[in-house]
Formats: sequence, structure tokens, C-alpha cells
Amino acid sequence: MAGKRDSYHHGDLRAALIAAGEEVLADTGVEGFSLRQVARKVGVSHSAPAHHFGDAGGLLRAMAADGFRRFLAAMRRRQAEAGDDPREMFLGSGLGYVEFAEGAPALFRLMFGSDRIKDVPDAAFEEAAQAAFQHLVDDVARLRGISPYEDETAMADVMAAWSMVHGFADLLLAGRMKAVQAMAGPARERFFRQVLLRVMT
Amino acid sequence: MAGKRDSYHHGDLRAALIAAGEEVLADTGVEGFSLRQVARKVGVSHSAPAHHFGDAGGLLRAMAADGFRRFLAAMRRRQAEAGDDPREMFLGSGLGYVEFAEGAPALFRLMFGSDRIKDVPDAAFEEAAQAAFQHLVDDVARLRGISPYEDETAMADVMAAWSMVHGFADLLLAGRMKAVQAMAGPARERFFRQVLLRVMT
DNA sequence: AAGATTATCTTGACAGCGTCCAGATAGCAA
DNA sequence: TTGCTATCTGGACGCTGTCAAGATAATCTT
Repeated sequence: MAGKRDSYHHGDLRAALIAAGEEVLADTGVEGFSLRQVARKVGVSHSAPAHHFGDAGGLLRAMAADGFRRFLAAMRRRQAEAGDDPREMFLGSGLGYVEFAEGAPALFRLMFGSDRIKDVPDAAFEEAAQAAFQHLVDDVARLRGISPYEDETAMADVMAAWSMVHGFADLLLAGRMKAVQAMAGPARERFFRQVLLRVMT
Repeated sequence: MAGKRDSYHHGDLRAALIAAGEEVLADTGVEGFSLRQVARKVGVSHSAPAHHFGDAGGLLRAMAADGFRRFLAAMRRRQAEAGDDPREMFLGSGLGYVEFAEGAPALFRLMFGSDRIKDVPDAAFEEAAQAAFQHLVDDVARLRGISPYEDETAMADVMAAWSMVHGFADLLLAGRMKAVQAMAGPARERFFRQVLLRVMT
């Protein structure tokens, strides 16, 4: 993956930096992430990224936006396997949510509020994050038979479900749910279903 | 707070570094946190902290441990105001949880799984974190009339409640719950109670 | 086709960072 | 008083992000 190239121009440096960046992120975590390390990995000078992303935050925001797209894809994938019962579809999304978080913990943490991307508006990021949120809204709408945008209780369902799934995932990554981590795959999934369902009565 | 001193030795540098560190953390966030900045704030050489904490991670772990103690205190305080109904006491803890997170977002994030303190065992940190968890276990025990350590469903209650509160707080900090953030204080509290109670049917 | 313009990438510089190391200073024990 | 040890300083190192100036290639204009 250490891309040496023959021509002066790279070809698709932007995409290569995002890909390499996610590898570096997975290796070192958000806080150890370094722009120069990414540049080295792609085989490009240390200040080449600046032209595409401005500064380090720019690259991280692009990575986070990309992360949200794959996050949504992970939820859809699990949901597709769940059949067409609204409740099972909802649970499928939740399982995809947690699965993604465990598969790419540093990226997940980056997406949800790292200081390095905060407070700088980014259209692509916001759009991708919004799309993921919308997926959850759709789940609840299907389950309740009414749009959360038109029904306050349904919107409370959305917030409750989101909080539950997100908290579960985040505590898992923090290593604070040792009892759950000790469970084997299937038992853990069963446990998670049971927990998540509480939110939907 | 920029402590100039008269003697060569500081007196209580360790505590001063922790206090100054939390200010720096609040100002710059976990990822912008710098050891030298803390040293400057206390009026001490850039490598003085090393003697007390080893490296930057050492100081951050000590700060996180201190954070967990204040976190627990915040939950207790809110609980004490809630009277003696088990349900109200439980809600009080939850409100304290969120209140602490909003009052010290960077510290909260540090406590729950920053890369800069992870994977290095620390007795003081682990003990303080465990004490906070125990508080939650006690809440559920009081509510269910049985110890979660002896009853699987009660332990599932603990995990569900914890996930819910933690997710709510973390999403709030991430700025992802705009609808909730827009609510005025009392309305928000009412909403949160309603959400948290779902977990305890 | 040739020249000019623009996008892309390199190189070198700078200050700030964490950590290591040798030395200075002060409190304390004998 | 004489050591001894804990505490703190100052300088060095390699790493970092960002900026500015220059080199190279692709594209546009005519």
C-alpha cells in the first residue's frame, strides 16, 4: 500500500490520502494521527495534502464524511439481512451501528465529535451525517406508522433509540462494559437485542 | 492562576498540575492538550511534570481519575435533591450524569476512552471509574429490590440505563441532537426524564 | 501546434510539541 | 554539619502542522 509512483502527479491523490488516512487512524487513533505519516504512506511530500484539504482538519473531515457513508451502508446491510418485519429491521440497523463502531473504533470516535473536526462547518460531512440520522428516523417511522417529524412521541422514540445504541457502542469501545465484552458473539447479540427493544416498549 | 512562586520547590506541584491541566483541557480539548502549556500556566519548567507523572499520559490519567470522582459527586448531589423515591433517585443520577458531561465536555470525553489514556492500567483511575459504575448498580438495586450481581435481568437494566444516559450525553456533546439542544432547560429535563424512564418500564 | 495559464506537487523553513539527560537546588536524615 | 534524595531547570533531539517559494505537468486559448 506504500504507493511509489512514476509520474510527478499522482493521479488521484485526494482519494489515496483518505484511504491511507483511515489506515493511519486505525493504527494510531485520532490523537496520534499525523498528516506527515499519511503523506509518507502515499509516497508524497509532507505538504502535498494541504493543496487538497487545506489543513489536517480538512482531511479528517473528509475521512469522517466517508465514514458516515460506510456507517450508513453497514446499517443498511444488516437491515437487509433482517427480513421485512419493522421490528427486525430496526434491530438490524442497531446491530449494524454497533458492528461498524467495533470494526472502526477510531473512525467512529472521529465521526462523533472529535475536537479536530468540530466547529468547522463542512457540507459533505453534514450531509453524510444527516443521511445516517435519516435512516434511523425511517426505521422508527416504519415501526410506529407515523413520521417522527409529525409526531412528538415518535421523535422521542428516535432520540431514545439513538441514545441507547450510541451509548452501548461507545461504552463498548471505552472498554467499560466488560461483562458484555466477555460474552460470545451470539450471546452478545441476543443481549443487545433485548436491551435495544426496551426503548420501543 | 498563573502561579509565580518564590522558592525553587513548588510545594504542591502535583495538585497544581492537575488543576491547571483541567483548565487547559477545557480550553483546548483533549487533542490540543499540551504538557508544556500546563507547565507554563503553573510557572514551572517544561519538564517538571515528568517527575510527578512520568509522561503526558500520566497526567491525563490522574486528571481522568479526578474527573471520575467529581462525576460521582455530581450524580450524588443531584440524587440528594431528588428525595427518596427510588425512581426519582435514579433519575437524579441520570440528570447529574448529563449535567457533568455538559459542564466539562473535554474531561468527560477524556474519561471515557481517549486514546491518550487507554491501554495503560492505572489503579487510581480504575478505582474511581469503578466507584461511579457502582453508584449506578446501587440505583438499579434500589429500584428493582435485588442486586444486579445476583439477577441477570437487573444487570441488563444496568447496562440499558447506562447506555441510554451515556449515549444521550455523548450525542449532546457531539452536537448531534439539535432538537434537544434547542429546548429550554426545564423542557429538556422533562424530555430526558421521559426518555430515561423507558428503560425501566 | 505553440504559448500561456492553472493545478498539482516538492523543498525548505519555522515554532511548538513530548521526551530524555545532565546539572542545579532544596529539604531531610544521620 | 554532612550526606542523601526528591524536586526542578535548561538544553537537546526528532517529530509535528503550517507557510512560502519554486518546480513540474496538464489543460486551456488562440
